[in-house]
Amino acid sequence: MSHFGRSGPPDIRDTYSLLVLNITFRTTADDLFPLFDKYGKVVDVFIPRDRRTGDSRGFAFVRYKYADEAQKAVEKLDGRNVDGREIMVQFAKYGPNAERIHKGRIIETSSKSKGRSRSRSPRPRHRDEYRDRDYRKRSRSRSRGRNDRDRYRGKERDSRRRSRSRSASPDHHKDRGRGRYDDERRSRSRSYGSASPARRSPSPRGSPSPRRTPPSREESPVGRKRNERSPTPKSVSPRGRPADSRSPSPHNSDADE
DNA sequence: GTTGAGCGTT
Repeated sequence: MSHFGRSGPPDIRDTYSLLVLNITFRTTADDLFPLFDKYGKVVDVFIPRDRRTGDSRGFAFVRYKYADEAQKAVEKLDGRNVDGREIMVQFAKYGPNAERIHKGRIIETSSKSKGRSRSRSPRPRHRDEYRDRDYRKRSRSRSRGRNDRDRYRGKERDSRRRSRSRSASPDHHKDRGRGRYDDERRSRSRSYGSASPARRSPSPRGSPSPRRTPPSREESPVGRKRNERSPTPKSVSPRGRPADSRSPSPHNSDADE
């Protein structure tokens, strides 16, 4: 995929990895290869892309055979306009296995010492723990949540879907053409559902009176909508068919809800 | 169709 060897990384024994940032989402490794190959021997070019959509994440990794060439490429290609975007070329800080990299070269730490007790994460990988402080950074970038967005979407969709399932007719609607995404979403929802059966009301120490709708704006519109659709079942009978024939039990509406 | 800080695959 996007690299020469179709089976993972070819050889990272003595290769120098360069991180190319700020590239366009349409730029592919094939486009960067000639550009970087001109300044040195490029061993492999890899562009991480989303496994679901398959779109580029906006950065690429270029592995050079020699450090001097890599350094030259960094100085030459750094700031170069590619596909209408100014790319940023710099030495990679971390390797695929979270190995430390010195000047782009991967230092095999796990080979010698398997123990990873040493802090090898100079940068917080999980923003959830740092969201209290990183929330400012998040504000300026909304595209950062490529993975968070999915989780958010799945959770919200899951909750909403379930909510509607109990309230109104969900599956009786029609297919919107979700396709396989629906399956994926459903699978994910199930997983979350298992871990958290029902986490709809996050009230750890709320009042004993479970007020589901503080703003009281949940069933109101629903009831009104239903009323609008059938304001007067008796009076409004398009087919001349009395409602009593169709709904022998007037209190059926309550039972439905 | 969108996006824009960052660190990677069999």
